[in-house]
Formats: sequence, structure tokens, C-alpha cells
Amino acid sequence: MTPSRRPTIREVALEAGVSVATVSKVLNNRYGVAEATAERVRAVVDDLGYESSLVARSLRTQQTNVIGVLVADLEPFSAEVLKGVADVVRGTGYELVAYAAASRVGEHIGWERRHLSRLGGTLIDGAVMVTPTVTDISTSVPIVAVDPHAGHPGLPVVDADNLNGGHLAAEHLLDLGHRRIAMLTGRADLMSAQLREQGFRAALGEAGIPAADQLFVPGDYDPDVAEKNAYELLTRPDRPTAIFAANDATALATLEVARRLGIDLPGALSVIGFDNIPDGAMCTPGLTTVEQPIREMGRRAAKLLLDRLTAEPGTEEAPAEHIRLDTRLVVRGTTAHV
Amino acid sequence: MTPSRRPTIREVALEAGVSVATVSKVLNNRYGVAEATAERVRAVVDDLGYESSLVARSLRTQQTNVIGVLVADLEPFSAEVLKGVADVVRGTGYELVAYAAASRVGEHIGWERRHLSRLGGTLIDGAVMVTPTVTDISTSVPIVAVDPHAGHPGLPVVDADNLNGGHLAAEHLLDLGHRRIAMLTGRADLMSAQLREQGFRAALGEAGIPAADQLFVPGDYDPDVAEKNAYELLTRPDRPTAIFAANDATALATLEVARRLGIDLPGALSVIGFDNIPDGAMCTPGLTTVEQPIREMGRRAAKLLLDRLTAEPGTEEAPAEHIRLDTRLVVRGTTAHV
DNA sequence: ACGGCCAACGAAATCGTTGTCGATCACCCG
DNA sequence: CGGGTGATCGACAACGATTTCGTTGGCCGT
Repeated sequence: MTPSRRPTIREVALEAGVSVATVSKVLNNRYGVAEATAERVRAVVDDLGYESSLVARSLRTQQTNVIGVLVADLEPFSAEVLKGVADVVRGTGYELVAYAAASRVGEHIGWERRHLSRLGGTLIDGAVMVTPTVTDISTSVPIVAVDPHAGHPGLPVVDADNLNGGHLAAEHLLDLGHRRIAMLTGRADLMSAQLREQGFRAALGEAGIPAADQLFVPGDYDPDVAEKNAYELLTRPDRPTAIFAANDATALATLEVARRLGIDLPGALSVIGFDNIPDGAMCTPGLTTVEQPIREMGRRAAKLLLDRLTAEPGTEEAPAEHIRLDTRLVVRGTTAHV
Repeated sequence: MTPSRRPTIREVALEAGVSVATVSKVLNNRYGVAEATAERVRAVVDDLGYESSLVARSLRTQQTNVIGVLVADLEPFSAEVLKGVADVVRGTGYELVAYAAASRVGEHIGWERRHLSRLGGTLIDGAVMVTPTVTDISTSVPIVAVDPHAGHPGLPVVDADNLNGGHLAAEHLLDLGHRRIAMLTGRADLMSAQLREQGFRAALGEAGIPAADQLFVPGDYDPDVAEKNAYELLTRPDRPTAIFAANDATALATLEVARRLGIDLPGALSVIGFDNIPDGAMCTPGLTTVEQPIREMGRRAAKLLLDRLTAEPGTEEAPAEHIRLDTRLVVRGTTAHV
């Protein structure tokens, strides 16, 4: 019985009666080997089921042909970005691996840095980082950020038009006649959250409605936080007639709170979210929301990264691009007139 | 300016005035180096910010200290398993990477095999496979399967007690007085789906209710398929008073169909799902379901795998374990009497 | 027939690390 | 003072691939 170990290139060479160098040349179809021998080598290769060791190859060539996606947690948003990246990576000869950080909040401080330095230049050739919070990325591998922390210096970014998205949400509610509108704001450190709020405030301003600070409560992109604050908001004597939640997860939490409080929806309260995650469409009534093309964001991020990786070393580095994709209003059943 | 490349062990050795071997010994704190030199080496190491190359180390030691989780797609189920695996892997010195297969259905034929052979023995030391469909796993790395394809030979498996789960669902509906109960069955090739149906049928039988074949329609674990079939089911003249969906995703799709048809829920129709994914709890009304401890399944799978990996080579291989975790009825708002 | 040339191939260096094993040296004991 | 004994360290051979560069041999032209 043949050994169950995976065969090495040496064994292939031996079997085919050629040198290791020749086998390598055949596999990477490089110039300088006769078709006859190449044929013979190929026969032996798939007879033995040989596959070259990615590790050994990486050591030699100094690149792994693997790109990583680093996500803080596997919420639907990250998962969707990941799928978008996978769409693009497939068929390019690159492998795709995902690294999920801590599941416990607060534990991921510095996680991104640690992982990047461990992996970069040794396990992955580049990375797509989803909602990264690190401020100084001083690493050797190229990085593309999706929906990053506010105030990043010069690294390529893909995000949605959050500013206009916030604007759209406010406009929709204003069109329906709402005047006392509250907002569950997002994670304060993320650019997307800041822009959504900014666009929202701008639209209110344009409509001549003063922004009352007590109507802006933190939702933090987190259902639990949002639930607590939505409850507080909805039990006030002068409770708002509409709520803009900075993302769908917190909007759904708000719906749940309203239901518990027996508030008629959308009769007595309108709720609009942001993201357009699948769950929002499934719920009863369907969640009105601002859609951002998450999967497409993943695709664009991957393209950006692959472009950098496959760029000729000679060509000068392209300036950090910033790709901003459009957002779009999706009206369903949780918003209504008055 | 120092080169921006990551430093090698050789440079550390040079800087510290010792040999490469000594540096290696210090880093892996192996016996045979004086504390004074060790101290000096350590100083240089974090002065230069040196980190050993995982690639080179892997090539030498023939193990990568990375375990992989292979999922067909990143639905909530897989994501939750992944988190469970991450819980266990953290702090063990192993890295965790996730490989997502095709996003398009049907494209993943043979995908598992390809990836395993490419990665196994070269990029990962072992793998947890979620709902694997391959039948012959002839690879060099240890594998643990979560909720596998039916009829696997001798590989360790972690799953939930699907048989009893199906039984619980049926019992619940029977207790509520339902007699004409339909089922949206799951993916026919998965063990879990078969067992859920089997438990369900058994409970019906015990109650003296003949199983009418026209009440069993495929849901396929897929919301789109389920939507189509649920529609057909609910527009029949003698439509069922209750539906058992083989998983929550299809149960939610059923709810959506019922809502579109204007069927009062749970007054005129009871729906029960399986899994207890978060979305089911968020919806209005909350989805009654059978819970399986998905995250815990991930944890157990990871433990099983790590046990195999860290087992002394001398000890004989333990027989393939099969860990079956309990399922539990979670009653919410989508089921009611009569 | 001989020199030159090109295609085809192989020997060897290399990537960065670990582990074995021999060399060195100080020290202690008889 | 000599020999034995640890402790400490470094030289070197792997690991499995890629790539450079030199060697071989055949063929062609004159």
C-alpha cells in the first residue's frame, strides 16, 4: 500500500524519471520543457494525486495567494460583505479565508492589529477589513476597509452613501407628516453612524425643524442597547411619532419594544431602519428601511484589493480610492402617515 | 531607515550576537539557554518587532496550528456554529479560519473535497465541516462533522437530537388540538432533516393519526422553495390548521406567505419551526420553535477536533464519537389552540 | 567535419524556521 | 593538576517548493 502522506514533488519527479525542477516547470507551465515529458509528468501527477504544498510554495515565493477578510463579529452585515468578497475572489486563483474576532464585545481591542501583523506577510497577501476600528495600520500587506472607523488616513475605503441615506430616511418621514422624530444613533466611532445622523439632521434642518437633542439617543448598532433606549423613548409623555434607527437590527429591536408596549404600528408609530437585511423583509409588518448594497460593497472591496495585489510592482501605487455606493429607500409596512 | 520588510530570525540573531538556533530556542522557550542571553534576545525581538513566520514554521514542523471551519454558505446556522468553534479555539494557540463555499446553489459539488485536499496537510491541521455532503472523506487531516449528510461511515459527528425534536414539535401541535398538520420537510440529503421528519411522523402515529402523504411537502431548508410550497399548501381547499417547518428560515417564509394570504395567525394557522435563530424571536408574533443548541454544537465539535489534534501520537485513535445534544421546545406566539 | 546555437533538462541555492548533535568552556572533585 | 561533568551555544541538515544558471546533446550551416 502506498503511504497515505501526500506525495511531494520529489516523489513525482522520481516516478516520472525527471528532476524536481522539471516537474515544477510543468506545473507552472513555464517555458523549457518538451511536450512529451510534460505529458508524462502530468500523468504521474494525477496518478499520484499530487498537489503542491501551499506552505512550501509560499515560503519560496513570499506570497500565499490567500486574502483574508477580518470581521469583528459575524453579524448579517459582515456575512454579507464576506459573500460579496467571495463572489469576486472565486476563479482568481486566490483563496479566501475569514477571521472572526472576539464574540464578546470589548474584547477585540487591538485584535485587528495583532491578527494583521501575525497573518500579514506570512499567511495572507492582503485583507479586507470590515468596520475596522484601528487607527494606524502600519502593516506590510495591502488593506481595504469597508465602512471604517472615522478619520482614517490614506487607505482605500468602500462604503455606502450614508449621508444621503440619513437624508432619505428623514425625508420619507417628513413626507408622511411626522414632526417629532427621534433617532437611535449608531456606534459613535464609526464613520457610517456619524454620516447617517448628519444627513438626518440636515434634512430636518432643511425642513425647518430644530433638532431637539433629547430625541437623539444612542442605539449603538446593538439590539440590546437599542431596546433599552427605545423603551425609555417610547414611555416618555411626549413620545415621538416616528423613529429612525441607525440600522435594521436596532430598528427590529424597536419594533419589538413597541409591540410589548401595545403601540399600534404603523398607526401610532413609524419606524425606519437602515441596511435592508433579510430579516427586515420577513417580519410582520415589513420594515421600511434605507438599503445599502452590502454585498456589492464586498465585491468592490475585493476588486480594489485584487487590483493592488496584481498590480505590476513597477507601476507607482495608485492613490487611495474611496468608493461610495448609492443608498435607496425601501418602503414597507412600518411607516405611515401622521 | 530600516527596511520595512518583516525581520527574519537571522536578523534578530545577528543583532543579539547569538546564533539563529539560540533565538529559536528562546522563542519556543526550550531548555539550554542561559537566562542572561535569553533576556538579551527577547529585548532585541521586541525591539525589532520580530514575529516568526508561520509559513516557515509550518514547513518545518509539518503542522500549521490552524484549524478550519468549512461551511457551504454563511447562513445563520453556520455562523452560529462558527462562533461556538471560536469560543473554544480562543486561547489554545490555534488559529481559526473559515472557508465559505459557493454562494450559488449547486455550484458546491465537490467543493468540500477540493478544499480539503488543498488545505489539509498544508494550510490547516484539521477541520470542522458544517452540513457536509461528501460521502468519502479520504484526507489526511482529522475532521469533525456537524449535522452531516446521511450515512457517513466512521467520522466524529456532533448534532442535535433531531428525532426527538421532530417529536416535540408534533406533540406540541397535537396538544393544541391540531389534527390536520402539514410539514415542510428539510433538505432530503441531510440526516437532520430525515430525523426531524421521522420523529414527527412517529409522534403522529402514536397519536393515532395516519400520515397523509399530501401533507408532506419539501421545504428544502430553503426560504424560496418553502415559500412556493407553503403557498400551494395554504391555498388548498382543505388547508392544514398547523404547519411544522423543518427549520426557522422556512418557517419564517411560511409566516410571510400566510400574512400575504391574510390568514390570521395564530388564530387560523399555527406554525412551528426548528433551530431557534435570533430572527424568530424578533418577529411579530414570535416564532414558536424547537431549539437546538447550535453554538454549543460548535463548541463540542471544536473540542472533539482539538482532542484529536493534541492526542499523543502513541495513543491509539479513539473510536469516532457521536455527540448528540438535546433539543427543547420554545413556545412563542405562532402556535395556538384549535 | 567542425563550430555554433538553441532547446531541454538538472544541480544547487534559496526561502525562514526547528531540532539534533557536536564543540566549547568553566568548574569541581579527587 | 588532570579529567570528568554540566551548562551553554552554534553549525548544519532538513521541510517542499521555485528559480537561476550551467550542462548536455542534437541539429544545422558552411
